[in-house]
Amino acid sequence: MTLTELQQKLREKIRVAARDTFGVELQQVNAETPPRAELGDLAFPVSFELAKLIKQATGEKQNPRSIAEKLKTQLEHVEEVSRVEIAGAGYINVFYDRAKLLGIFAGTVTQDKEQLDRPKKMVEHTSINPNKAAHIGHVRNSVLGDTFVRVLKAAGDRVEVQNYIDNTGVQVADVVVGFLHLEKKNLDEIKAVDATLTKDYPFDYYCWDLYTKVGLFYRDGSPGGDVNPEKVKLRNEVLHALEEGGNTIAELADYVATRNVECILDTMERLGIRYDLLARESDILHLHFWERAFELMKKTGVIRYEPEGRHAGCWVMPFESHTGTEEHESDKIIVRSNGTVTYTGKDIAYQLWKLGKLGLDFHYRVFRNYDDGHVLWATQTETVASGTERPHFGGGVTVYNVIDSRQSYPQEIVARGVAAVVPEIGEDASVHFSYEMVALSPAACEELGIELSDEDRARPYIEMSGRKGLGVKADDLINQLEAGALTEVEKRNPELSDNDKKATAHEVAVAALRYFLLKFTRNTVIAFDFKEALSFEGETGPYCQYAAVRTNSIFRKLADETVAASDTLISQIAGDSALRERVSEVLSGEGGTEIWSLVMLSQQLDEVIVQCRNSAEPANLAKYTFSLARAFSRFYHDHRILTEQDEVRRGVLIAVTKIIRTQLTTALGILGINVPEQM
RNA sequence: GCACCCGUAGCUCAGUUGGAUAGAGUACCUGACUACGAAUCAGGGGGUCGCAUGUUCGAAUCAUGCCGGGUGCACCA
Repeated sequence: MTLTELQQKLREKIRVAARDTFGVELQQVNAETPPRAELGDLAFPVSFELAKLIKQATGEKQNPRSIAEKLKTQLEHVEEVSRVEIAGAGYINVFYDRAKLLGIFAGTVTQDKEQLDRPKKMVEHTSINPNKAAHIGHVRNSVLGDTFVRVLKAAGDRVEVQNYIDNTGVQVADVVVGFLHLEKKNLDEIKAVDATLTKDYPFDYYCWDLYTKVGLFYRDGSPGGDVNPEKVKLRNEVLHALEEGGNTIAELADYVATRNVECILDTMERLGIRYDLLARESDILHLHFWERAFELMKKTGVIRYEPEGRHAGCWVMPFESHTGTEEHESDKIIVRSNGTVTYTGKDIAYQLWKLGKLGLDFHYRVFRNYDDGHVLWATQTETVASGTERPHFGGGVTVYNVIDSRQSYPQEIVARGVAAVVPEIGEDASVHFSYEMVALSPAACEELGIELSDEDRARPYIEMSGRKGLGVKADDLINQLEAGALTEVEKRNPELSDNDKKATAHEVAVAALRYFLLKFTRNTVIAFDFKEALSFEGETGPYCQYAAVRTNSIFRKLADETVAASDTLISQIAGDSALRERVSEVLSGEGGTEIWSLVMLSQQLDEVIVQCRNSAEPANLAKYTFSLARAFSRFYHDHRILTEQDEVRRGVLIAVTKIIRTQLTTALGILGINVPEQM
């Protein structure tokens, strides 16, 4: 039995008791964890609500305390419950049988959830324009998305992870303009340059710098200046060539985009982030997904042609919006008067495909094989030989799009548009997994050597901008973190080989970065701060990791037979009342309650995972993991496990450590953080 | 102008579907290492939860109105 199941059982008892004793039907019974362990393990504030309901039903006035007294007796008979107290104005506080539950928890083996029969969920994240290196803002997207994927899998869901590649958009076109018109290079010359680039300055860094030069080029060299229309024409020519396909410019662009994708995938791989499919914009275009979506939208009457008015010649989607009390209609243009489709239109087509409602499919090829056998696929336009084995892509029941909050308006329109075309799936099938941006504090800008205007200096934070080259590149930050971690590892573990030191420093760096990006809730703007991001102390990934590493080192130093003796002892709790009594003593009193609280906290992991899935808020799990690590650090400091002489007490301490090791390692794994041998 | 988000300790942030005395980290001050690893632990000071009214047994949390900050509202792509 898990803690969640026990709580469920008690809730049900309360519900039945309320019905039988007072004739009141409760919709749901809320339970909460008391603020202090001395108050109990589980609290029901149900009496207040009941007092109200009873009065409504019978007119009889009962005070919450006396109601609580009557319900109390129903819970006392439950075998896992040792006693029940009424506290405050009418809280029903339940105290568990600690010894009995310790035996149960210690014996519970966490098993992998069965994923096969669940409907598939789709998560799209990363989706960086493939024209430059990833910066820290992009990494927030990827880490949030990847962690959410891990949460869903931990909760037993089937998940498909997609990374959308906009290889025909303006941003790629801009870099292509840079290569063609600033550097005057053809494809072979670009390849030649690429071949000379090193790991310290890879292709995506090269493009990063080129992209900012193009931004200046459009403005004739002055950052705040107006764009020169003659030069923008060059971009439009490239864009046109990309849409057409089958020409030298498109070929050049494909090389540039693909190389950037490879670089970005390498960056993400450093952080343990992977995908199942790269969905490419060019294939959506060439396989005519939009045309199909257009037919569907016309057929279902989702869009209408405007013969006159300010949108004359356009196909629009009527879009109702509520502004205060009045309601008015505004139209969203899907097809322009010149016949071209807007981004919203393309997004609706792609979203329909993700939900399996478009009636068209891509062709596929293998993009990358990972060491451990994982295969990354990419879409393609060209047909493949029949009989090629591959997974089935698309057709999810729920689609999560990890996109920053600035896109919330367009995302809402896409969700509505899709729901209008396919009413049976509804708007809830499309979820905008929204998050706020990572911005730079004015101080961080100065550290980067960026000059700020007085106006910018007065702002709370400054938005990162790929176009301006303003941002902290992901690889730079990871490098800095690894260097910092390596110094610490060398200090503490001089006996390790260089490879082991580097590998450990890498794990620490990943922990630091991932936790830093996960500790903030999604709708908090992160004002990036170097000192905080590079820290390994306090509420950080390495802190949590360190606690888990110590659980391991305890077991490394414990003799096998000592651990075996503990296991045997704990397994006998259920059937040996004298032993149960001794274990209860260890778990009682101030010190014992401290230990017990740690055990209770550790058993809430399942609940936190479910809550995290439902709220789509990975920060919940990050905060929980930290509090578990903190509680264990205190336990570790307060109790000597290796030298404990009392057999029962030692058994309990070992069992608790074992439970924490499992739970903490699992929680960290879902956050994408590994636990090294030492650190 | 309209929509969405934010306002909680000096700073950066948590705060379950409304619940018991509002919590962490950091900074500052003090103490604990010939170690089951100090990337740690313990203690201290620090709060009109932006303001006001309302809803109720109970509000940081819900409602309304203000104040302050951010973002988004194109036939751009």
